[in-house]
Amino acid sequence: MVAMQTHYLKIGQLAARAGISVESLRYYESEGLISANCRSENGYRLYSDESIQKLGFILHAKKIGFSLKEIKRLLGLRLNRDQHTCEEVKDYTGAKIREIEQKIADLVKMKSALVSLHEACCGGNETADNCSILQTLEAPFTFEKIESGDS
Amino acid sequence: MVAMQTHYLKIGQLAARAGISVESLRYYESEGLISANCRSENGYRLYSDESIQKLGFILHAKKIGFSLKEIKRLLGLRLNRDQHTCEEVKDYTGAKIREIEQKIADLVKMKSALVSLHEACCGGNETADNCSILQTLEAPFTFEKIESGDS
DNA sequence: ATAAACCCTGAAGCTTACTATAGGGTCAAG
DNA sequence: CTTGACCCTATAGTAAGCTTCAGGGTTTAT
Ligand SMILES: [Zn+2]
Ligand SMILES: [Zn+2]
Ligand SMILES: [Zn+2]
Ligand SMILES: [Zn+2]
Repeated sequence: MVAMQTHYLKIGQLAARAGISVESLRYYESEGLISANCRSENGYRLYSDESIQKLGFILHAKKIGFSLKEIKRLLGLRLNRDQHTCEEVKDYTGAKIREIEQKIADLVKMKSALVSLHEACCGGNETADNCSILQTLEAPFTFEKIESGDS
Repeated sequence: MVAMQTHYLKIGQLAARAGISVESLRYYESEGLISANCRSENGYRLYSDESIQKLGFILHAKKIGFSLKEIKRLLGLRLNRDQHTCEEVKDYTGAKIREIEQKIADLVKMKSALVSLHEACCGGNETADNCSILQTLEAPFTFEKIESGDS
């Protein structure tokens, strides 16, 4: 009924086509993300179009920031679409978006602190004896803990 | 000549003051970042003001995104200020800034891809059979490698 | 027939920054 | 005199996502 499988790919071919390593593919398999549809007589993994599509899904999701663990869950949703709701799926992307926003916010904070430091330094050929970068880093650090309690 | 050391801190005291764990401190030592000025008779690490300041430098640098390895290099610059130039130090922060900018750019790209996905989904109570998120992830992935060369 | 280029498994190693565990010494209070 | 809170060393484990290695089969070209 379904279009017949024209031909299978061996692991090296699939890896080359996907631009990842053979070892990564085997690793994904070991993590339960994707396995070959069948094996050849000599035990070689053989991948069908279905597997290729699944790998596409995985790499797609990876590209937008999902971890392999999360992708495994996504693959579960994908496989049993009828047992899950759009809401569930959307919640998943929503959570990920917030996570990424948090990471961005942290990095932006770091960057601005770094830029202040950077811009204060003359960057000249003189020795760093009075370098403002080193001085600022050295300045009393506000240990964010209680200051009291000397014995 | 120099102001005398009023008293030393034991590792637990320094850790509490800095808001990090004793184990982290010992780890930093094992990585060659900071070591106690001396040891008490029973082998306890004793930290002077100098060490406290150095730890401040470390935590400061950590906060703005330097790795321990990089901090080790920074400590080297700090220690031998007279053998290095402002330029060198400034190059270091410059490189770090570019690194962070790259990370931010990557995350922003991820986020916008995710947001497109997210916004296209209705998020309703129906089953995910036609969920646009899953469909888009499943769509033919452009493997960024040569497409030719069929046997 | 033999070397190159594939494929297999299972286990170990890498990176970063710690945390935990095992086994044991030290010190002050009750 | 023992309990608890410290301190010590050395080693192993954690997370994530691979990579490398050891040891061994298969296929294809020369
Ligand atoms: Zn300068
Ligand atoms: Zn400077
Ligand atoms: Zn929907
Ligand atoms: Zn949906």
